Order: sequence, then structure tokens, then C-alpha cells
Amino acid sequence: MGIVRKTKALSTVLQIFEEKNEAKSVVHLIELVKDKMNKTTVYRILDRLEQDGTIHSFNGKDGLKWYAKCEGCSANHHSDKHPHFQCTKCDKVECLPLEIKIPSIKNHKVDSTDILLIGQCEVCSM
Amino acid sequence: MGIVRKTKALSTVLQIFEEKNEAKSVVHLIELVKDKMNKTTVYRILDRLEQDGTIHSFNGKDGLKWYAKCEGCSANHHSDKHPHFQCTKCDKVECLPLEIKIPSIKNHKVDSTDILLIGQCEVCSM
DNA sequence: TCTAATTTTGCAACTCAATTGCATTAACAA
DNA sequence: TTGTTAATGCAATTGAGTTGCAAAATTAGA
Repeated sequence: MGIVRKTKALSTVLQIFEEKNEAKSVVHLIELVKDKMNKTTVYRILDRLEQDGTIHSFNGKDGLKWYAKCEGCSANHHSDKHPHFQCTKCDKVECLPLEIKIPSIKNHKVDSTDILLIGQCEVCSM
Repeated sequence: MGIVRKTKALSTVLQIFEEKNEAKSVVHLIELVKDKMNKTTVYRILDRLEQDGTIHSFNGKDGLKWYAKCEGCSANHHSDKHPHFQCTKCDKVECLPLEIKIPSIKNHKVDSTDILLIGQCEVCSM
């Protein structure tokens, strides 16, 4: 069960994802809202939003957890198979609107993929 | 600078990677050698071996750091672009001898990739 | 609108992987 | 064998993420 009640803390977090379609690390999110709510609350809201399929999570290059808004996902179906790109200079993460073909692997059942491309983003590669 | 001196602790760790070509999490490695050396030593040896290109590291599905022996890598060139597969049931990780085609991304420079496939391995999918 | 049920939050304490500083020990070149 | 310095052990620390519990906020129903 995900979101049940609409609270102030919830809309604060939701707004961050809605005003700019950009991935955010949990650490950064906590920093952004630190005057408005406790870090535990941030973790719990993110959990609930992910259960509802509103956002999806993935691991950044340093092992930190990141979240981004889902496009066309729901609680029962999560199409978070798209790859992410993280810049080594500015650390920003982008969701890439690409399908990456994963060849099937003998005797293995692949449920999900976690693909992170690491390099220099548009701004930092100039 | 990677490995300079050949110590007992070093060969203990190296032997683990050599006797079985299997990825290991740092946590598991520390457990394996806990009677022979300090965990700090394990972390430092892994660092040095990675700098030399003897092993490569990647993040497992739970954010833990894993290491595996490199095939055809050196200190200056690291061909760790191969994907890894982690089983949701037994947690084991395999290095997959596959090339995954990454389409080039406009105005981005991709230096490396971090691809983790998650599912059930040969043993656990039966 | 008021009340009761229950979800959500804040706070403090905790877990656990990973790192750091420093004194001691071990490797090895000369 | 000795001196240099890399490597190690140990204790303390960092930082992300989690947990338990009491207090506060939301919401459904009267």
C-alpha cells in the first residue's frame, strides 16, 4: 500500500519531482526539504511514492539511491527498464528514453535491469 | 600506485579470486578471511588490486560493493564493460561474457557502463 | 462539526558498510 | 643486516539508511 493520506510533506516532495523532470538523490532531496521535514519522513514518502508507481528508484555511481518521476508506470507495472546517465563532473543523472536490448541468457530469468552509463553530460563535455 | 609489496594478506585475498572465478562482495570476503586479517586490510588490498587492473568492482543490487577478477585488463585499460547478473534468491553474481550495445547519446560522452541484470540464476530458476 | 480510528510524522537511537588517523609491523633494496 | 617505507591492526569515525515509539495530522463516519 502506497499513498493513503495527502499531507503537506507529501506535496512538498511531489512538487520537487513535478516542477522539473530530473532525477534526484535521496541525500539531495533531504537537503532540499530539511527545513520542512525530517529525513525519515523523506525516506518514507519516497517508499510510498515508489510503491504507487509515481517515481522509480535506482542506484547512482557512488552507490547512493536516486529517484525520478515515472513515465507510464503504475503500482502493478513498472517500466523502469530505461537506462540512466550520470555525469562524472557534475554528478547529475538523466533518464534516457532508450530501449537497450538485453540478449536472453541461457537458463536465466531476467526480471529487471539496472543500467547506468557514466561519462560527461552535455554541459560538462563542452 | 597499486600493489608494491607481496604480503601474506595479499596472497590470501588473491587466492580466493584465483581458485574460483566468481564475483564476491566485500562483506563476504571480509567474512572469509576474518581470522587472517583486519577488514580495513581487505578494503585496502581490494583497492590496490583494482588499481592494478587485477580485479574490477561494481555495485550489487543492494548497493554493496562487489569485486571479480578481470579478464584482459591492465592498470591503464579497464574493459569492465561486461554486464553482471545477480540472483534475487541466492544473491550470487556472475560476470556475463556479453557485449551490450549502447547506442551513442547525442552530446554525451560515455566512459563506462554499469549494467546489472537481476533475476533468477540457473540453479534458482529450476 | 465533532469524534474516533489510523496513518503519518518527528525524534532519538541504532545498524552497517566504508573510511581515517596513527602507532606498529613487515617487506625488501642496498 | 639495516634503513626506508609500504602494509597492517585497531579504534574511532562517517554517513546512508532503518527502527521503535510517542505525538500529531488526516480522514471517514456519526
